[in-house]
Amino acid sequence: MIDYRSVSLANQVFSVIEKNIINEVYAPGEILSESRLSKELGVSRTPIREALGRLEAEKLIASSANGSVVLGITTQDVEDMFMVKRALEPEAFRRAARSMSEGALEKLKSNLEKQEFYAVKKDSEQLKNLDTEFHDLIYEGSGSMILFSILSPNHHKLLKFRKASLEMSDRIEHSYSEHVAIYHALAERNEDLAAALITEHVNNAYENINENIKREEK
Amino acid sequence: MIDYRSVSLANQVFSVIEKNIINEVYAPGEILSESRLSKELGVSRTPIREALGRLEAEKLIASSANGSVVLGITTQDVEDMFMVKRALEPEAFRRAARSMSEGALEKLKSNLEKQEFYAVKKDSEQLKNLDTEFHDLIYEGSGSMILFSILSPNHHKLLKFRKASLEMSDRIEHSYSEHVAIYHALAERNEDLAAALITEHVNNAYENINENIKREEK
DNA sequence: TCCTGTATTGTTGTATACAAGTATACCCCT
DNA sequence: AGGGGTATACTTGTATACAACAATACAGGA
Repeated sequence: MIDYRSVSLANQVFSVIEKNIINEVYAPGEILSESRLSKELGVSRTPIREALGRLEAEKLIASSANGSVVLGITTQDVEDMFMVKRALEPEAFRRAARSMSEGALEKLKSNLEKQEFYAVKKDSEQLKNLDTEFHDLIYEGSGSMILFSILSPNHHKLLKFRKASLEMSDRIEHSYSEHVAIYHALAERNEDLAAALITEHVNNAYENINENIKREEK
Repeated sequence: MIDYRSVSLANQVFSVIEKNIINEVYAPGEILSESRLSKELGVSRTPIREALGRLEAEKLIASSANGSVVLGITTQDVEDMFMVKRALEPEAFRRAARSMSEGALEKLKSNLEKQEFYAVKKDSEQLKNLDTEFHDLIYEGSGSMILFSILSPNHHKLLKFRKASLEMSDRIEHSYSEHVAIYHALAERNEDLAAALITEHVNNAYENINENIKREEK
């Protein structure tokens, strides 16, 4: 096995299992045994265990004596994650406006160019990943480890819902233009505007996602 | 080695290293190698690695190719953690007031009795642990996995500062009486009162801790 | 003396071996 | 046929072995 330190098997395994839980490939209630995952993913139990440990810390699974039971993400969890976003993202964006480096702003800009490209093509798969990167850059740019460590996994776990939302409406264009407006507010170091825009962005995303969830539940 | 599943070596190792980082036994910037920790704690690298993985997720350390560098907790982090508390704890306590089980309320009550006992003895070490349990019970009682997974580690990481605060003033009595008031609000299902009281509790704790930090920095 | 190349030591990442416990299925006995 | 006990297979937790890579110290030559 080649030794790609930066993308260790444990990290890859974490991403795969996380994605499978979020997308309910592993359904809530299902029990994941280490040996099963080991066979399934073709790696030994060691990286599996490390990934499961982190997933447990994020409350996506719960370990017991005879396996890890999948907890998954409930609609209540989605509500709660948006509550967290509403409560903390304005402050994070304020700080990013104040202290984000020019380099990070450059990365944001380049990210936006890609967003524009894929928005035209309506490629929600790519847009979903770019959205994750966009937000992570800003969380990191806030300079607060605490905010980053809370908001980044929070945003991550909403991935499936964000993608579904982008697929089902004209949210692609709106989302993109909101991102552009946020970028300009950050670049101009206008923290009041940045806070106001992200609040609106979160509210819009919430409404959109909520509609999708209600539609699905019918 | 006896097989106490519920308190696995990995969990114990996590607690020890976490405590050592919080109390700056391992100073920020210091590099922790797995083999060193393995010798130091008398266990193999396997549980060490699992603990380090979780510590990295909590941003207490950062792993690189040649070891894990200790990040520690800065005074800015303390500010940020209180910001998170102010933003999210009122909502958590509201929900706890609404949905906490009678059993959990019983546990809170018994915890308070112990708090009273140790408050009289001014045993800040025990009080610190009881305070952790008290808050964890309420976070869990909120019924929100999301809030619990954010607020519990957040409160944990403030441990050192909470203890220092309890040692340096008459905060012991005030903290205890605030806890009692919160318990009664929860038991009476008065969510408005619970939210108001925790807000005040957080503000008081913040002022107290902040004074200590300023005093130390001189 | 300084620089360069090599060897040693230390690091992480991964796989595997082993111990201990548990649930389950199956067989035997009543 | 039904119930109980045993054996088996599967689970996690831990330790160790091995591979790949990195840094460093040291020795030798220019």
